[in-house]
Amino acid sequence: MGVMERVAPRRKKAVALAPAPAIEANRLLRGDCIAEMAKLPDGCIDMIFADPPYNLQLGGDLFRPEGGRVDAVDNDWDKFDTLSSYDRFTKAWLAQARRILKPNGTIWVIGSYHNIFRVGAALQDEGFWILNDIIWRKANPMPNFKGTRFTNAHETLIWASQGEDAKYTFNYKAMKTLNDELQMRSDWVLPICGGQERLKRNGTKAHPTQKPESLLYRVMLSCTKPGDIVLDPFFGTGTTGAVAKRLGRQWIGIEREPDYIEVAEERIAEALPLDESALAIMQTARQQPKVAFGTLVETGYLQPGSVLMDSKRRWSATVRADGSLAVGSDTGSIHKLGATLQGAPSCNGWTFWHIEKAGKLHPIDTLRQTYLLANEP
Amino acid sequence: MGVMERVAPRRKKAVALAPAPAIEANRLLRGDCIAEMAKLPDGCIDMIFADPPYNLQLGGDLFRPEGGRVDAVDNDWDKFDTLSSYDRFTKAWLAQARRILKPNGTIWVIGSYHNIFRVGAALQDEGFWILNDIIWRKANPMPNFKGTRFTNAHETLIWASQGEDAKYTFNYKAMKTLNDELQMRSDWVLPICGGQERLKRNGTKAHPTQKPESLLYRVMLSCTKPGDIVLDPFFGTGTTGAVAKRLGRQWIGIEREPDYIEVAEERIAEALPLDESALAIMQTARQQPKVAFGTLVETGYLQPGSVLMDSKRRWSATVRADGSLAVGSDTGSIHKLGATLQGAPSCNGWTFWHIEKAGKLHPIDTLRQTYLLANEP
DNA sequence: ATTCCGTGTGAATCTATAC
DNA sequence: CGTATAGATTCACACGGAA
Repeated sequence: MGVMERVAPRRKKAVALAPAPAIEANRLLRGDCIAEMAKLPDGCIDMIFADPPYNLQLGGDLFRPEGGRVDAVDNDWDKFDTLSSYDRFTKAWLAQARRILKPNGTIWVIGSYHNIFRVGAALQDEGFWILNDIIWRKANPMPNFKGTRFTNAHETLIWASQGEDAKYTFNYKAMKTLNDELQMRSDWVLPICGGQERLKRNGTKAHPTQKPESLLYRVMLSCTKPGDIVLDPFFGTGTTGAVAKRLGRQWIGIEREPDYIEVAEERIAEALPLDESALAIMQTARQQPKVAFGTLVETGYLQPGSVLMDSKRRWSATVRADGSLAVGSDTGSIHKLGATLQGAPSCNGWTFWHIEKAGKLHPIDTLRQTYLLANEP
Repeated sequence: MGVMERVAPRRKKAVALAPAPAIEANRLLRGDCIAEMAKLPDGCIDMIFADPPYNLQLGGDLFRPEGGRVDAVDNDWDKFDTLSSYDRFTKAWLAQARRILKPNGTIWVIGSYHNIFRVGAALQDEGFWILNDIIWRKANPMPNFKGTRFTNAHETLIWASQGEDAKYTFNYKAMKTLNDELQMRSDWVLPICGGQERLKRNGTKAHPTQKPESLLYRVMLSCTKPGDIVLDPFFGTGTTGAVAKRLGRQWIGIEREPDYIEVAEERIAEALPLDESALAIMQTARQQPKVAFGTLVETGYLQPGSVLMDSKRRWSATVRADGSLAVGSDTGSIHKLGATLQGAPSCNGWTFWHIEKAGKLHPIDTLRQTYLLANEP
């Protein structure tokens, strides 16, 4: 359907970076989120986490099978006249968010089917570039008491950069480590916020939609660095601030309900930062000091003249003193030569080439790991 | 934020039903989906399943680490000039879909983050009432080869009625039975379409985005009755038709690509109404829940900074914020670090590492068991 | 017959840096 | 701006042939 002209493949462009203005962080701004964001300078925030009103449009009371009444969200701040008025509100706060976010910063927004499609479309309309949609699969959702629909067992988060060419932070290795050495997927199973973690005031929940700290923990660990400034324009009871403090990030919260503010300030004051050794995370390979193949030769982990082979022993290459390889008259880097021999456009030489030990072939990547363990802080 | 006037709780109104016009079903309409839908009378369809183009906006070629090229969707039918042109297309086919759908009929649309937010907003704008968003969690998604984002491991389906007061069909008990007597949730784990089920032409896949029959099976079983008419305006290779025939539903498909039409017609001709052996294939094995070590850290079952030891107290490791461990300058996952320290090729960190409680060492696997007991549905 | 291993592949917005 | 080069990167499952 709807055939259009072919779109030419896009190329990455570097984003020109002006120095980010210094702002005061680790504080709670009291007031309307749009007005308060408007007071902040351009490009001063590294990451925004936003949990806006969902515009739930619930009907009357809902009762459980055993008779209890469901304590639903019925706050004024979640009420909008029409879809259009919700859209105008969304567009207004997203425009401010985009302005104060650094060029290479990213934004997260969480929502449910009531609002997330409108938020996602608005993000794209504003020029944000969606990086992932993330499904928070609730381990323990509320059942559908009436048996009228599927149990609504998840919420959706959208993660977006300022544009297609932005150089956003993604702590790939940290996420992989967190997930037992498998790539972190777009679906996250986490329990809802309850028990000790759920904040109470006078015996009832302090906020109707408090998010679990585990969710913010994963979000923040994935796309920020220690010291980064995280802004939450719908601060509520301050989950974002508490996790930021714990993880050694700076935070700014915006909230206008005095009840929530009071709870948030107490909570963050009590939050304990992790110490440095606990905070250290697996650095991404890109941030790691790169180990050149030649370094392994220089430092004696591999002798010039050693013979490397691919896993099927189709090709044998000789290691030369400068860290290049030779196969017959072909020479080049471990990557380049592997690609050339296979006729492939690219090749990861670290896993392509092997060295023989006791009759068995081991990828040379294991040498690099050994080197890193011995030589990295 | 954005307080608006209170909205009065809405009450359910019965929808007045005119007799549905009789139409000819179990046939494939050749042509553009909007033009073909326009030829159908008002209110003649019980359920619509739509798998529209996703408007992927892919860049250049993508290569796998070992050198192979990813066979991506590059068909003309997925190309649109701008977001606006995609929106116009979406609005046009949704308007027709709404007209031909019975007042108590429902519509399903599937998509990814590239298009689903625009589709969802358009559905709401047209007056459809969203009943659920459903997450298809792929058991076996394609990895993110470059390590630049979270693995895109799901697609989203939206299920909607004609309006808030429509009396739609939901086979609650059938869904509960299908899910081992637990309410069916909004997240479905199903494998992608491959193996014998994946249709081929001349040795290559007949359609780049063939959906698994298990997905259509669950959709159709949940919200249609035997004999209902199901329409698929983006028929492709006819998964919807094949499953409808199997489940004793009537179907109408719209497709304009002759190659897809040919494959679909063959396939549906061969499809057999459901028998027990076919049912067995449809049943998806429930997956063993996996818990990553990092989840225990995120959820507070284990604090960053805690000390773990092997059973003989030869090594002590510190837990870090991302779920990795540190012993002196060595760091890694519970498995990797256990292996490195012992000089072994592999190690089960769950049984290797222990935590001390009241002077006694307990394997961290017991923490995992505790977590599972508390958080599994 | 059963297990093991190698290979292929799936709706994917998939690099960074120097010159 | 564009081009060239160095360097980094994958999970689950199906299938077929070998052991």
